[in-house]
Amino acid sequence: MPELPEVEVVRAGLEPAVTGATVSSVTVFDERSLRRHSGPAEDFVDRLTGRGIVSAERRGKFLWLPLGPSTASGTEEEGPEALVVHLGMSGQVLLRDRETDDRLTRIRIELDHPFHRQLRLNFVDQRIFGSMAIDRLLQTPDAPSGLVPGQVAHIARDPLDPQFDDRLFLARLARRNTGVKRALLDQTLLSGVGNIYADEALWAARVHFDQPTSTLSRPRAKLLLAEVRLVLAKALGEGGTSFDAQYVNVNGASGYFSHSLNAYGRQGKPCPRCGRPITRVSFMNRGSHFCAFCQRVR
DNA sequence: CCCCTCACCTGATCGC
DNA sequence: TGCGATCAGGTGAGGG
Repeated sequence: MPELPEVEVVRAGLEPAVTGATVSSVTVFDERSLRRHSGPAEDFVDRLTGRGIVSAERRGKFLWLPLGPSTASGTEEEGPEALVVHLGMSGQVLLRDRETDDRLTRIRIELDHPFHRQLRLNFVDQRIFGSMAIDRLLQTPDAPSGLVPGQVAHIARDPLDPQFDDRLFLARLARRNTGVKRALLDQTLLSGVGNIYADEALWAARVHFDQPTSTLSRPRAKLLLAEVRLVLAKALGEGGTSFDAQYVNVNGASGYFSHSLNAYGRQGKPCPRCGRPITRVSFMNRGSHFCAFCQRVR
C-alpha cells in the first residue's frame, strides 16, 4: 500500500487494537517475510511471544510497535525493542478474530487484549517485498524526543511530521544533482512519498519530473513541498488510495483517493487543468504520469 | 560521498 | 480455456 497515507491508515487502525495487548503466539508461514529480521524465524518467534505492545508508531512508510520488557530475564540492558513492519509493494496488516484466515498470509500474530479479548494480526503480502522484524529502538540524532528502530534511523521525517524541517529539506534538495522526482522518492531526503503521490504533487505544482533539482527555483521548490503536503493530507483524509482489494485498512476496506487522482494512472485522459492528454513514460523502472503542456522543464 | 541501476518476488490481468 | 507477456504503489546493496 503503501505510501504515507496508506501506512498511516494502517497505523491508526492498529493503535487502539494493539496497545496494551500481549502477544500470545506467532506463526511464520514464509520466512522470506523476515528479510529485515537479523536471525532465523525461531528467533523472531521467541523474541516476540509473550511481549506486551506499547503503541503503534510510524516514520515515512515504516511502521513499528514498541514492545514491553522481555519475559526472558537478564537481557534488558540491551534496550527497548519494537516489531517493525514494512508493507513493501503489496503488504497488508489485517486485524481479525481468531477464526479468520486470509489468503497469502505470511506471518500470523495472535494477541490477547484486556478489552478486545482475542485478536489475530494477519500479515498478508503477495510479492514479499514487505517484511516484519524485531529491531532495537535507538535514539536518533535528529530526534531528541523520539526513539526509532535501527533500520529506520536513516529515514528522514515525513512532511506531515510537525518536526519536519522545511529549510533543511530545501537546502538539501538544492544541493542535489539529480531530477526532482528521484529526489522526492529518496526516503533519506523526505519520507512517505512514493510513485503515486510524487506524480500527483508534481502535477499540482506544474513541475516536470526530470527537472534538475539544482535549477528548480526556491519558490517552485517551496510550492512543490506545499503540494506534497496537500496531496498526502488529502489522501489521508480519504483513507488512502486503492485501485483494488490490495490496498486496504486493517479491516480490509479500501480508501477512496483513487477517485481524486489527477495524473497517476490517467495516461491518455485529459489533464484536469488544460484538457490535453496525460503522458506516461517509463522512468526508474516505473511509470511517470504528467501533463507535457503544464509540466515543462524550465 | 553521491548517484543510479538492478535484484528482490508473486499473482492478477490482458491479449492471442 | 489456456498460456505467455506484462504490470504493480518499495527498498537497499553494490558499482561507477
